[in-house]
Amino acid sequence: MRLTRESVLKGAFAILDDYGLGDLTMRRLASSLGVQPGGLYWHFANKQTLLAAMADEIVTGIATDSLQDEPGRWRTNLAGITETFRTALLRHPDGAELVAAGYALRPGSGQPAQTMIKIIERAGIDPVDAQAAAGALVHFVLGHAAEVQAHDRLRRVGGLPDPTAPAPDPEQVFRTGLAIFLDGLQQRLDLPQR
Amino acid sequence: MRLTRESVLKGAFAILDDYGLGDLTMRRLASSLGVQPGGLYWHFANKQTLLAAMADEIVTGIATDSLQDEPGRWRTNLAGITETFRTALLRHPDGAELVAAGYALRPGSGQPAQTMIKIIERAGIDPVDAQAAAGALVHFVLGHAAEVQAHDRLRRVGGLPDPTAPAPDPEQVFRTGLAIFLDGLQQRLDLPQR
DNA sequence: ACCTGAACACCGTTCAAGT
DNA sequence: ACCTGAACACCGTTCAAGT
Repeated sequence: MRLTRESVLKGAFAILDDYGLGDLTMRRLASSLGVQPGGLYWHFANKQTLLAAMADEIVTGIATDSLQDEPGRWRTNLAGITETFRTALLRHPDGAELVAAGYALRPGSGQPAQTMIKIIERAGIDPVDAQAAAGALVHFVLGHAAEVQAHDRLRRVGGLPDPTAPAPDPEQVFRTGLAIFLDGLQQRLDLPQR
Repeated sequence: MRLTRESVLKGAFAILDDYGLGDLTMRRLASSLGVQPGGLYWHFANKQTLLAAMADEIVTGIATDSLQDEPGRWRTNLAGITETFRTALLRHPDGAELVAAGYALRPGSGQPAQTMIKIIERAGIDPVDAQAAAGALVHFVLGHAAEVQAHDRLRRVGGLPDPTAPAPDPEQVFRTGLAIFLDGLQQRLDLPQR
């Protein structure tokens, strides 16, 4: 069968889902597609480009899907994309690590961050602070999701120190962190603008 | 010269500081120490263990140094370790990535997180929320520092899209994110406890 | 245009054998 | 106890040559 950019991406996600990011090598991907390693480089310049395309696919569509832009309801809207962002990251194993690697290159880019900035600006925060706030939120979500998935990976390999240890509910932990941050943001809006 | 655990660590930091985490390989470390690659494995079980030891060294001493535990001044204390944590990460190239890799394994561990939890608890937040809050703060700092250092690395290699682009001051961005988070935490304390 | 074959320059890790 | 020599099983990437 002939290779396409899409079939390569599909094969890459199959390996990611079944074995994780650590097993996603160009050679392994090639052999799973019945092709020589060099063949992949016709469709993707290098591994980094392939991973970036995967990260894009994970994150694409989040913004428009979850943003019901009702003015005056910034908190609901912001909590919405943040939750959707988290869910998208958790959909594939090591999704957070994958997306984070791309975000390191072009920081504030990516649909989620851009949409967050818009919401925060429209709520009444000045652009500079809005960008900083969105960045902080993105870091929180990525870090949180990466931690959850690292835990998943350890359990998968059976390398957990104590599998019966009382682990706190990640969903609960996430909501608490998010609530604290939104409270801080809300306070800036309630205060008289200088 | 005879190898010791300390001399291996020292050599590893030398490569990290001069060339970055990407160039820190066991083989390169060995040759810089005038030794065969296999020789390193007498002192460290594997590369992961070596990196964990480096992460520990970066983070160790933060807590006690910066925590002047003045009760009733939780905000100052918390801002203090957070800033110190950030500075420690930025001291070595890719320090954030290095420490984050270790944190993924044992989430809430590490001196900074533990000290943050203590401060937040003493301020009057219940233990479950305190742990979530500290986790969120750690994720924020790690993500922020990783972003700054990824930018540094790109500039070093000369791979920045536009070196004259107006980059926002990282210190300013950091302080804004931190302030928002601390405001949110403060509000939980001001509110009547349920 | 798209892929093969084959190589180049690397990795981390193991382990018998030496000192 | 501590390290060498040498191997094993991998990597990402390139590129002439084939079809």
